[in-house]
This record gives sequence, structure tokens and C-alpha cells, in this order.
Amino acid sequence: MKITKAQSQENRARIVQTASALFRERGYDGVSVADLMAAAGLTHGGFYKHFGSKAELMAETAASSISQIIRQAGGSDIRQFVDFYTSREHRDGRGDGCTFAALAGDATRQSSDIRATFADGLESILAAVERGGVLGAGDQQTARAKAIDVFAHLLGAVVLSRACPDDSPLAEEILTVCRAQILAPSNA
Amino acid sequence: MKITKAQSQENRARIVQTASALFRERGYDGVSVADLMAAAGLTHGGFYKHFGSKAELMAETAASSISQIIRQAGGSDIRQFVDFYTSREHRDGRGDGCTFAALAGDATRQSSDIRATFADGLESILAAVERGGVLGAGDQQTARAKAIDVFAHLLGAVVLSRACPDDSPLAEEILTVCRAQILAPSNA
DNA sequence: TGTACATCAGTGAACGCGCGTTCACTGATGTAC
DNA sequence: TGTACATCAGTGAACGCGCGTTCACTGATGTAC
Repeated sequence: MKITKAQSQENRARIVQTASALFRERGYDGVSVADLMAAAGLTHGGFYKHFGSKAELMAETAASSISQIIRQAGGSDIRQFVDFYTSREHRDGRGDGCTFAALAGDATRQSSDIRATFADGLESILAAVERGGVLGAGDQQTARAKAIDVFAHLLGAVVLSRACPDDSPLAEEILTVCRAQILAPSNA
Repeated sequence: MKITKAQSQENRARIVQTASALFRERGYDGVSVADLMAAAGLTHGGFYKHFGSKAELMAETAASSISQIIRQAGGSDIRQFVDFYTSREHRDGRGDGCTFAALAGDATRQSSDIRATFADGLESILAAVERGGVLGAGDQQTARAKAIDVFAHLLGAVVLSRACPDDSPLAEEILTVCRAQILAPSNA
């Protein structure tokens, strides 16, 4: 049953990728090691050949899944990013959406190294949002303050919308209202 | 060991109150029935004399703890509410702070009756925020849209700030920047 | 290039543990007379 | 008002279960010669 070195690395990468999606969908406590390994097409025992513990994997996936949204924010215009973030697809696609929107609430109760990973990631995403172009050049706020403000606003909209039942009109209304406000003339 | 009817009702109320704080502090999965009953000064077996299941208690505490923040929002001027919401005390006081800021992320993964309770509570808090006086009377947004917008913004600020390590300057910066923006002249 | 063997990723049974929940029991309360 | 007894909130041991983790084992890989 020994496997190729390349195959093993591929399996490890698949575990991280699978965990990354499942944690965002169900939260850290909602995914067991056995669940995860089955979803990755493996059996649970092998998990510890790749990771020291579930907590270690959580820290690694946090870092890698945060870098995904950072690439997304930095690679697009701020207006495109706001549209994406407040879209129905993003609200409903927790698994490959923003890690902060999916797990910031859980992160609060995690170990300090996971929280530090979130804080570092947050600094990076703020920089990426700034790079994407800043709204509201007309007023006295700094670009950094604008980035913080816009990102908190976006996150709040998605978290609140997701707390509502899926078919709730309120869920949609929150996204629409916040998108309009963030992109409003007074901010642009 | 039988207890007075009044004593029993008092115990029940204490369980709900204790659960209300503990759930907000540690999340639904972070509090066991035994933990909770011990914190209320009772033993775990008695829990089922008051509630059918842990899920039933979760639904009841959601309703009661949401009504707490609604009273707070409706009873004060919008500026006072924004100041309170973005304060250090609120950020650090999960146990008796806003239920949405503490549990909206968890609520997403709960049963549909808990999610419905959150959605109903959200409608009530929006009404309370409107009653508190609406910022930005000068522009074309409706009072309701303003309320949605402000509340999402506030929630995002607190959730993001709480994800950072406690002593992080970023945690403080997020609160300060968002408070200033929400209360900014262009919004007032 | 071919053979012999050590390696180690993956398997799946088993571990101790804490969880939500159940249950036989207790004994003061509150009611019936 | 006093006595006898049914009630039922609270107790704590016990339940089955799923969790994170460990471990003896497998057998193809990759290396040494």
C-alpha cells in the first residue's frame, strides 16, 4: 500500500483543500477528521502521517484559505470586489468564499496562533483592498481607514445575510442595501 | 429534595440567563449541558426537567438574548448606540453584548427555527435602530435602508475586531475607524 | 539492468474521553382529608 | 390545625455515540548492491 512520493504530496494538498472548503461550510467543530478524510477519498488513520493534530491543520488551512480571498481582492478593481462580495453566489458559496466571512466568528474562540493568522491575513487583505483602488477619495479619510471601513461593512453584510433563512427576502435586502451604500456617490 | 415552585421557576430562569451568557462567550458547541448546569449551581440531570433538549434551550436563549440588545438599541439615541456598540467594553464583553455579533456566524449552521428566530430578531432590531433616530437624513436612502446599513457596518466592525488577538492595535483601530465613519458628517 | 530489502503512506480496529440524554432514586413540598 | 401521602425538581450513576488520536499491519516504492 505504499504510494508514490508525488501521490502522497498530492493527497496532502487535497486534504488541505478539502478541509479549507469544509471548515468554511460547517465551521471547525462541524468537520471531524474522519469526515474530512472520507471527503478527500482517504481513511481517517492516515491523517496523522501528514499533520500532527487537527489544530495544526486548522492553522494551515486558515493561512491558505485567507490567501485565496487576498488574491481575489488584490487582483480586481474595488468595485468588482464589492460586487462579488455582496453577490448571492458569495453569500451562498461559503465553501469557496471569503474565510473571514465564514470563520471570523469561530476564530475568536480558537488558539492564539490561529487568531494571529487571522490578524496577519486581515492586514494583507486591507493592503489588497487599498491596491484595488480606494473609494471616496474626496474626503479626509486615509486609504487605510477606507479599506478597514469597507471591509468591515462588507463582512457585516454577508454575515448578517447568512444568518437569515436562505429564502428570506431580508437576506437579499441586506446585500442589496449595503452594496448600494458602499458604492454610493458619497463614498466614490 | 423537592423544591418550592417559586424556587424551581427561579432555577429555570437562571439556567436560561447563564446559558445566554455562556453561549455568547463560547458558542453553542463550546458549552456542554453539564458545564451550563454547574455554572447555574445545579447538576446536569435536572436539565431535562426544564427543557426537552439542548436545542430547545438554544432556541429559547436566542429569543431572550436578542431581546436584550433590542431594548438597548430602542432605548437610546442612535449615536449612543453606535458608541456603545463600537466600545472596547462591548468588544470584550461577549457574554452580555449583542447576540448577533456573538452568534450570527454560528446561527448560520443551526436548525431552521433558530435561524428564523435570528431573522425575526433582526427585523426587530432594525426597527429599534430606526426608532433610535436615523443618521444621514440628507440623502435619498430610506430610514430602513439606513438602519440595515448601519447595523451591518457595526456588526462587521465588532466581529472583525474580535477575530484579532485581544491586545492587537488592529482590533482597536477597526472599532475607531468604523465608529468615526458611521458617525461621520456625510452620514449625519 | 536485476535482485533483495528497508521505508513509510495508507488502512481500519481500537483507545480513552466528553458529549447529550436517560433513569432509578431522594425527600421536601403541597395537597387531601 | 394536624396527619398521611402523592408529586416532582433535583441528584448522580449510567447509556450509547462520535470524537481526536494511536497503533499493528500492509505492500508498493525506492534504494543499495
